[in-house]
Amino acid sequence: MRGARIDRVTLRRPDLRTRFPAEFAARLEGQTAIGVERRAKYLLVPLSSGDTLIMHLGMSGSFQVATSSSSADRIERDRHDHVIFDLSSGASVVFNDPRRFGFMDLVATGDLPAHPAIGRLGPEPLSAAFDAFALARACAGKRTSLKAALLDQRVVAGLGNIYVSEALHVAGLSPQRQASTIATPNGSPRDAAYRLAAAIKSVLEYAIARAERARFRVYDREAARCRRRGCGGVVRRRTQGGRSTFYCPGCQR
DNA sequence: ATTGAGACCTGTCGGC
DNA sequence: TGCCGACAGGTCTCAA
Repeated sequence: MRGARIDRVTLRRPDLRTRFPAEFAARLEGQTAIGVERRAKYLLVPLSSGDTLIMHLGMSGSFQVATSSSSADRIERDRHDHVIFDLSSGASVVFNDPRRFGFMDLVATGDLPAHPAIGRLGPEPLSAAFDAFALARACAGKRTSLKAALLDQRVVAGLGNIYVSEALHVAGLSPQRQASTIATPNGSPRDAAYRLAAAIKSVLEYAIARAERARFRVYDREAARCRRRGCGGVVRRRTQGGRSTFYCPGCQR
């Protein structure tokens, strides 16, 4: 999409998780995509018009790029192909999302910081702004669990259910542990905060480096052997906040 | 203000 | 084979 003009936008239904904004297709058509960026789990496409297209994959969303320019109109459409962008390059970008938990929005680029979803996000986990100090400050005073705190996008932006479990395992911290215990009363980091911040970074870097499906340490490994050297524990699954958490009771405290 | 529960929607899988 | 409940990688809203 980067550098291409959006020639045509086809909406095959009126909504995803939310309705498309008014004049969505018309405001996109004729605009050039200046870039393709990411903030947390949101995809951002700044446009020549001064607007930014915001997209989220939800649970089941995906994009497919079709490059056959001649027969683009005759491509067989899956019933969950909801949005089609036809580009000046001849390519088509197709958004497919069976569960429709994804969404798209369009706002003036200058208004992004005020966007209800984007504006409240915490630091990017791989940025220098995210470290043990930032993590401890965000967790200080929190009565909730570490699992819930890490899923809170205001604490750190972009961790989901899988990598919260993975990071807590690397750090050797129990998902049920109270979030505030990684900080001192005045909000400075304890040892656990240093380990957890480092674990979050390393887990994400590893997952990105292995673009193919990562080999998880605990996620979806209930009843399997803990992969930590010398641990010998067994991975357990429990429900926290309606979501599955995987952890090793042997090495996570 | 924080926190936990429920809602949104469809598909897949295992058990009966 | 068919039916039913449980579960799935996210986020929002609501009530306590």
